[in-house]
Amino acid sequence: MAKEYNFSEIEPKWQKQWEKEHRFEVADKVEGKENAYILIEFPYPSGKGLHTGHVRSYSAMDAVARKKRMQGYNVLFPMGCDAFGLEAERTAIKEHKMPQEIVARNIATFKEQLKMVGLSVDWSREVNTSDPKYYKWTQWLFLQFFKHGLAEKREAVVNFCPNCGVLANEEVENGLCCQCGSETIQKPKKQWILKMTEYADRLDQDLAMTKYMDHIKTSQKNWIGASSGVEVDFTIKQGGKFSIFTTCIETIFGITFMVLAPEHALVQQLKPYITNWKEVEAYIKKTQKKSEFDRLEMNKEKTGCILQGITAINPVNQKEVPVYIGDFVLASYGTGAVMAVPTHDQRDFEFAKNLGGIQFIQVINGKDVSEHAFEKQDYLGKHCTLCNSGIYDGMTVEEAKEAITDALIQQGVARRTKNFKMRDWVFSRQRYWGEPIPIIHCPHCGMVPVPEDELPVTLPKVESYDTTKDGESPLSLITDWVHVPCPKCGKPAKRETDTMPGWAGSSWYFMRYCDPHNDKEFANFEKLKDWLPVGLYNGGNEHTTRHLLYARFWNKFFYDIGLSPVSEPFMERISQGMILGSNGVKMSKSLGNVVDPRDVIKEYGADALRIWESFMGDYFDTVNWNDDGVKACYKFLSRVWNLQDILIDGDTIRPDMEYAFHYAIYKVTNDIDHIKFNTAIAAMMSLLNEIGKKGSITHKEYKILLTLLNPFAPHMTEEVWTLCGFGTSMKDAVWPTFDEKKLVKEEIEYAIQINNKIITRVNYSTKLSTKELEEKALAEEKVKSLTQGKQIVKVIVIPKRLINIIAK
RNA sequence: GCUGAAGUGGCGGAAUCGGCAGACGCACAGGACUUAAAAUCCUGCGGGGGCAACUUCGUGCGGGUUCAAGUCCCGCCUUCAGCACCA
Repeated sequence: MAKEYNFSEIEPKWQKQWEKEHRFEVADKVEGKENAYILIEFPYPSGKGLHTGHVRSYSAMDAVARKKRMQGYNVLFPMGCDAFGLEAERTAIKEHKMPQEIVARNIATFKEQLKMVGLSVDWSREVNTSDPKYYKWTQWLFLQFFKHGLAEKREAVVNFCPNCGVLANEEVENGLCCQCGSETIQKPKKQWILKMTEYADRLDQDLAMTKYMDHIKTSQKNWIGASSGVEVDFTIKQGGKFSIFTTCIETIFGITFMVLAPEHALVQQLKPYITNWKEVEAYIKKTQKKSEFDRLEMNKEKTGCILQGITAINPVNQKEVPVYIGDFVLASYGTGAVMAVPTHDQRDFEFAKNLGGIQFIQVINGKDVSEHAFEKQDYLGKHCTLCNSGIYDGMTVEEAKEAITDALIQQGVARRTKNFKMRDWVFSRQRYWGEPIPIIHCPHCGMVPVPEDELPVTLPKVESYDTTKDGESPLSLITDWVHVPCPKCGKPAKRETDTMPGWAGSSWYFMRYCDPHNDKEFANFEKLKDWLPVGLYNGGNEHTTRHLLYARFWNKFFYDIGLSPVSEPFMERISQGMILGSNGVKMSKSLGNVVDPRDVIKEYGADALRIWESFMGDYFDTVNWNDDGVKACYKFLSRVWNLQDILIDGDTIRPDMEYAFHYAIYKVTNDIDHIKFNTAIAAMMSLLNEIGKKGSITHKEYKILLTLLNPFAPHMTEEVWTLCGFGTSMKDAVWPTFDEKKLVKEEIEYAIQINNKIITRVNYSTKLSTKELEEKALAEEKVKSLTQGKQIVKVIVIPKRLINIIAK
């Protein structure tokens, strides 16, 4: 009898062994091997530590990495920590500690947990975004944006609390500050902006080069939100001009009013001409209290305020129309103004009905517009024609679109443009725990970048780093840090005190992994060429829009200035489903439903946990945690372990086991490639059942099973491997291949149906043709008796599955 | 509201192209072993009806296409995620 399967002894032993022999440390180039870069989003080291949800994706990608290595690839599978951000700062404030301490503590916990799982991570490449050696390069990269004119300071809107200053969206609940309960307002403030919109078109187009999962591509496309249309200039009769963007220029004769964002600069300029200023001012004040989310909510009541005394002139027919302000128009989005056609846009329709006194002019035939607008999704492509549109009457919508655009361009008041929903990236935070933005403000020289040899600009150690009342960064209070000589002219100047958002460090970490210890460059170009693009990038669904877009944007810019060898950094992108608590809600400390992997590992072992998390459901689906299955997976592993007792000599697969083994190899290989870990495990369980029936296993067969299982249960398989004398470790184990010929069965069971009802099941040779199958089926006794006296109308033969006979 | 995803036995889930719904596992029930229990092994296991052979219903709901629908089309319902200062 083999000794008992004792995971608590085996697992730490192999983890130490791997570390000792640097098993998973990878060279940039290995003769005769192809490189493969498998990336999993690094964790944000919150105080909660890792939960079983992290283990799901880490062990899954670990399985992919381990299999690839056995298939002969040189695999980079790195890990690190995304350590800057609000949560660490808030925890630190609460506990009266420095964020540095909190982060160090959390990272220690994370690493302990990760190591217990037995991941094949190359720890020599670990990165930490809050390490000055790392953020030196985040700052350097920011300066590249600055030097190329892609970073600038510009007015943006922030959440502002009179007591606590600038707040994150997360810190505002129902318009109230979550710390002191005061009412917050939306306040304009100068912020650093990265001009991501300049890359919008390419970020959209180049998705075609990637192999992201369809829904991820769609999310990216929708987030970027490209739409082609026309930008048209409107003149205000009382003086001034503004532009609007529209995708429905064909409705321009239907304009009966215009709407400006309440913050639109023009509103203040027109003040002398506005006769109801008090009302207008009150509306602007009210808007300031609303968050962007509330303002854009579609089913809310549409509100607005007319600018009395102001009219805009429609360039197409010189008609004067009233001008309103409305909170659903955002100054920061598009041109900050819209044309309104209540007959052909439902939002305009509701606005007009709600405010009253607005004219409705239908300009496209085809549907009554007294109850509901006749919108583009209903009239486009349906040969609808124009009316009430002067010389364009009778043209189809599609013809009119072009004709009106051309005419307006001719007049010099319009341009064909592409508009994007995507906005520029507000890149500064008035917080302590982030990378200081490496800029010095000099009264003589303006904004001067910190010279490269002075990077990193490190965070000063301070007493207090809480938000400030005036809304400035806590760093602004540290006068001896703020005051520096200007690097250009040497006269007194001041440091920028804003820091970068948490997203900054994670926008390029995948590049740093390629060359993590370089103190001369952010990463060596040749090394980036060795590894990029990332072959497979896995992360949470919550990052499919923003983080993914930010990282693609950074890389694309770096590509343009010769820092990155690829224009798209990630070839394939997948997102795992979440693991919820056993009660079906997100794991959170406050709900007490967080499952610490350490507890499960202590009871059943890391291998059993890894198997269970792979087996518990489709990798992309959300599942509720339950530990019933861990025990079953432990049992499965024990059964594989106990095969040692029925091990027999033989370096071949026995003929009657060939189908079972080749099918398992095919299934597991294919399923791992297609991220179907649950069915891969099921296939191995089935194979084990077959072996159980057989009652013995040869050396060769056992080696195959252990190799297939190794990506999921690396500790146990390696232990058995050495116990059986197959080698001193699985370091040189090679992934098995299957033989297509062995997957073909001699005979296959066919279901025979008459009029869709199964009559009988018969085994037929797989060599038979469709015609022969049809003949055989019709010759079956049961078929003959049941079709007697009936006419056979049709016979449908589905190879390897069924034969359906239609008889009347 | 907008965008993306999901809904299949008591439970987790499986089902390349539309082709025998429920693989694999959990739980449960019965049996073997045992003084007994645990462990292990074997058998059964969607609902209704029937002693049985068998029959009928069944993949969130309502329609449709098809010889054939969990899968395709149209219309709903429910749940989850994201919505730009949480990362």
